[in-house]
Amino acid sequence: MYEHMNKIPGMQQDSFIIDHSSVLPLHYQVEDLLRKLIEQPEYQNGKLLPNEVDLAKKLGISRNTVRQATNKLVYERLLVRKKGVGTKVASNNITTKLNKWSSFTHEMDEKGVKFKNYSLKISWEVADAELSKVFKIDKKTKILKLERVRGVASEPIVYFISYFHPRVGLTGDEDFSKPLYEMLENEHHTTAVISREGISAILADDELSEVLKVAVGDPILFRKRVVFDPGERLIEYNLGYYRADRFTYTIDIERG
Amino acid sequence: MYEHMNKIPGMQQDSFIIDHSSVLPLHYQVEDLLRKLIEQPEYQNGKLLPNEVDLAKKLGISRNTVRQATNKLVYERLLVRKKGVGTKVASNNITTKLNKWSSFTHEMDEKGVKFKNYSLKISWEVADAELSKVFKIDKKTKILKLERVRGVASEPIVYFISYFHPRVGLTGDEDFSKPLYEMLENEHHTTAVISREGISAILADDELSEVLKVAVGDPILFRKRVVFDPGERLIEYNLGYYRADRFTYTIDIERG
DNA sequence: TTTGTTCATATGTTCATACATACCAAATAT
DNA sequence: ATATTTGGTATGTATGAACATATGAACAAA
Repeated sequence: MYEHMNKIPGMQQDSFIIDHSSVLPLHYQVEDLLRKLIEQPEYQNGKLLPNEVDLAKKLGISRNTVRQATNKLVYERLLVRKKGVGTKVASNNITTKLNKWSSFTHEMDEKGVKFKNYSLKISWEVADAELSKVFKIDKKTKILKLERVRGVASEPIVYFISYFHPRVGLTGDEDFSKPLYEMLENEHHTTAVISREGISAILADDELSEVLKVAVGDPILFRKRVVFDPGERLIEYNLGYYRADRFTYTIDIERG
Repeated sequence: MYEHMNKIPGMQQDSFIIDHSSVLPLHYQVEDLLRKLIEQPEYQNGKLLPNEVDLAKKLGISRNTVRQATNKLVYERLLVRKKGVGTKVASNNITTKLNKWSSFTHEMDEKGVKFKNYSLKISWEVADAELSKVFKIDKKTKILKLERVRGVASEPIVYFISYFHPRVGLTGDEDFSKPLYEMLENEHHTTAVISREGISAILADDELSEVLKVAVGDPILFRKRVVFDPGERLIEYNLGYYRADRFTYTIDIERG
């Protein structure tokens, strides 16, 4: 019998890709695979993904599992499905084009691209009223405080203050120049899952003007952030002061 | 044979709830039902939802369909699942408690709670370079411009400028004092789905200080927003100027 | 008292299957 | 030439069944 078996463009081998014996759920493996796949320029340019039935056959799994994976990406707005047509990468060119009005975006912040640490200070601070309330711990407890100034080559852009919950078990001797959340994941079994943020605008005071090299009274984007683990336990409390002339915060929101 | 058939607390009748003949997908009906169900104080207080198998049996549908519905709510962080235990309402108390550091939140903005319109101005503006680029239309095209000042009883808080894509078909005679997106939905078949935002901090200039009743040089939270329909077509281009002393922007973010 | 073990229960994953519905384009009728 | 029908293809919805795995509680052993 002649099986057609189209090659899926941009995909490595015929199979070997999905590991049925892995502990990782199949849908998760597919999701991963798709993420890599759709990075390819052809898909970025609007080419339809291989259809679900073919893909399932190709990977040796059921269509439901393929759907489970694509569903996630659709929910994340990475993919767009169209009934009777197919699935393709969402046109996110809008984002990049519209973001021209700012030179710095949230993504860069998250991935730490191009950013370097200007200064790093680690200290232990005794919890005051605010910290004890945020972390729900006694007022006298010592909390690890991490201060960072980060920016691009020529200038500082953001001033971070991080407080870490004692539960995480940081000693202060860790290498904080490495990506923070990776470090927490690998060395402290702490996974950062959600972060809740509040953003406001303030004016630079003496300290901020000194740290960020701006004039007193310059506008500063102020962000408070609380990071949780999957069990919704607080991991980190983070204050961020961004130079408003160099930084814009970009967000996608869904409307019910 | 004795069937146990537990009553599901807080639920109306035994059935009649799920309408198999409805055009609405079952999973959607279940989702709706769950949304209403978990509003009940008992579930808000941490009571476990009825388990999936029971619920499926109770509603006369398959477990998969129940899961499809709950999945959505889990993704929205309304529900938390725990293997071997059950599903319950996510403890969102964290949000509300932590938000005390600001008096105004994003939610209030979205729902328009307590806000009233101070002034309203409708005009037609000829697209300049920026607008023609954003809307991808000719430079000479006329675009409906809506200016609003909104706030609470005693003071203005935010100054909005909205531009609407000609495709939407607004005439300028609409009642813009009604909730905007409802109006678009009902009267212009235009559903607002996602909005992409950029947030920055600026200083109040003469115009803003006049409109928002603040001093020149006061910090202003500046937001650009583009609103799309489900087909990712641009509906609205919106500029928002928020008094930073009265407004904080609150966001939940997921970390991959 | 503490530490294993077992067991019931609930969610987590996956499959095979079926039918519904939207879209597009080619064939056909007007 | 221009509607209209129709078939092919794709996603959308829904079922039922099975097995995997995490949790917590009851129970038993150290």
